[in-house]
Amino acid sequence: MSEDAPLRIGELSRRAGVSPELLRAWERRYDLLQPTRSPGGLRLYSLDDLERVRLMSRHIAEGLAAREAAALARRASPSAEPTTPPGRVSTTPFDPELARAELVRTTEAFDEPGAQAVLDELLAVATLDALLSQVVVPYLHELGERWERGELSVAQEHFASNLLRGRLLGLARGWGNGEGPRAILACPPGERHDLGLIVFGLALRNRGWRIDFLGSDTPTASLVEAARAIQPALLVISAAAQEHLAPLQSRLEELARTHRLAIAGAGASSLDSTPAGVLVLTGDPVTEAQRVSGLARTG
Amino acid sequence: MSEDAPLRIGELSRRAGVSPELLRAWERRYDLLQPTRSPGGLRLYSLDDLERVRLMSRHIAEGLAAREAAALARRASPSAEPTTPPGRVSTTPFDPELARAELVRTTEAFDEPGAQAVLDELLAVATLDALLSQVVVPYLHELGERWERGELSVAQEHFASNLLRGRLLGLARGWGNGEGPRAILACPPGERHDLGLIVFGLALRNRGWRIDFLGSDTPTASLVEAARAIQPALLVISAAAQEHLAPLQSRLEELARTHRLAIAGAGASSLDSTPAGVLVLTGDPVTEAQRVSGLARTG
DNA sequence: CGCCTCTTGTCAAGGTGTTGTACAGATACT
DNA sequence: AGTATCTGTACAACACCTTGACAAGAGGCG
Repeated sequence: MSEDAPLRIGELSRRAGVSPELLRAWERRYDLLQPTRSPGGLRLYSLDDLERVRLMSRHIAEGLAAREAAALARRASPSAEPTTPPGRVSTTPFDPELARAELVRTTEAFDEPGAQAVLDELLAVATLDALLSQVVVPYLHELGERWERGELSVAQEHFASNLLRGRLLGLARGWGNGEGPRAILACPPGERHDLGLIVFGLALRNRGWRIDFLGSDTPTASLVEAARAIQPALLVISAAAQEHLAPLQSRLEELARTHRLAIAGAGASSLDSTPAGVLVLTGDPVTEAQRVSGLARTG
Repeated sequence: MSEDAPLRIGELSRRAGVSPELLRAWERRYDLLQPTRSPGGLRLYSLDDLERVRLMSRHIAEGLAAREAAALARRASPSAEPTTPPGRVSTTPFDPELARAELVRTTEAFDEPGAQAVLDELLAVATLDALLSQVVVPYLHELGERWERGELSVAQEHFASNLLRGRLLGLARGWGNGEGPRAILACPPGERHDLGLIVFGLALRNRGWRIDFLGSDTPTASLVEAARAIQPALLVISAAAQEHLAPLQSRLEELARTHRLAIAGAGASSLDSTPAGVLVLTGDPVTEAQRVSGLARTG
């Protein structure tokens, strides 16, 4: 996932939410980026550069000073490190499978500090998309599988969910902010698995959207009301279990007449019939966020 | 494991709840910290330094003289610590009623950035205890009242809950860490109001406890299992509705024979009969955390 | 008790470091 | 032509630095 379409500074600025002046300042002061140049001298950025800028922004939002944030963000992508002292030890490479295994191990043992440490390290080193799609989503799958095989108690599942929910909602801070299209996210009545929906929200946020999160167990009437108040570009309803969505078919078709509507989650893919006019998101949250974002741009 | 994220003095101050002046004084007088310096001469602290400052604060809160506290804190490097902010960090006046009103206004309007900004300001100005007891708890009450009067839609309530839950769980990061007595926190089956329980957990954590949070809708069997695995000093079960607790009476009495057990929340205070040997926490979460913490110390 | 000293948290003044933003004049791209 | 971007410089707001001082409380001592 490296060089596809080189971005000029304006496009990078829009996608990352950082002004062009500031991007140049970060390059000059901290060597955060080393864009190639067009024949005429314009900066050309890669998608990796975009991720690095986002990582830097995140570190700043967490309270680090710009210089320190840049040092961390620079370290993240091994591709172009300006001054790499050869004897350095630290710099853990990003190993998603190891991270996931560590996460499973610590949460099973009710080891909150351990799990948080794993997440800390991941956040320092990985981009948000990578973290979500390569660690969090597989982790949730593994959790679900072990749960079905009876290898996990309710207590362990609760502990892990609450821990992860806390971290993800922490990353979600400010996701209602900005200028992009708005999306309302909710689970249908009775459905309480909202982690996948949060991941989807984060991925969508990362593509410039604004998120209004209603979360689990939202009555359809309330959803309609919120949609009227907010007038979102997209409504997403997510369910892990098919039986939470099935009773809503007619209401969903009705909703789809006035709003762009999507249903998501395992419950959406196992539905017998898809309500007319409703987008069905069956893939993993990050991929689907990518797709939805593209659709909205062209549509 | 020791993630290196160099903090400047302001950030260290915010995270530790100790003013920058005092941090410099402690360095000068007791050599508590030996921060590296940036090229420009700014102090750069590590996360270990943060732990050391917290440890020092804790020793002072326990009555030690600053010099003794420093000597102890200097010696110990790993583990440690609750957060006991001894003073304010800023000079902006703290107006809890205004803050609560702002919070109500912004969350009702689905204004996520606005609400987050209010919380940001509060966190910069108030101690955790003050924030919880003077803003969050009254806010939750107001939410409940408006809800009963039908002035709030489910969507608004969900939106507000999710936003607040995210922030509180963010503050909860690392609450399983350290050396203090452990408490398991859970809601009984069917009960999904966990915000009060999170507040209680934060207040207890602020008094040196370690928290294991299972959250809403936890089957009693799982609770028992977790209690066996963790061997906590206290088990807390919280419910907003009395009918979620009532069916458990006999199981609770049984649990109380092997563990110190407390029930909390509005549902606990409206129970017809209190199970034998069970502590009943009917006051606000912060006050009750104070009480429980004292009990455990003397008992 | 009054007086003194030590401790400890806080504050102020005057200077430096850091960082986001702005502008001007020139050049590149479409 | 018109927009986007380039380089270089400047600047204002804020965070931080050092030095020095001060006030409230604890405790010793005549």
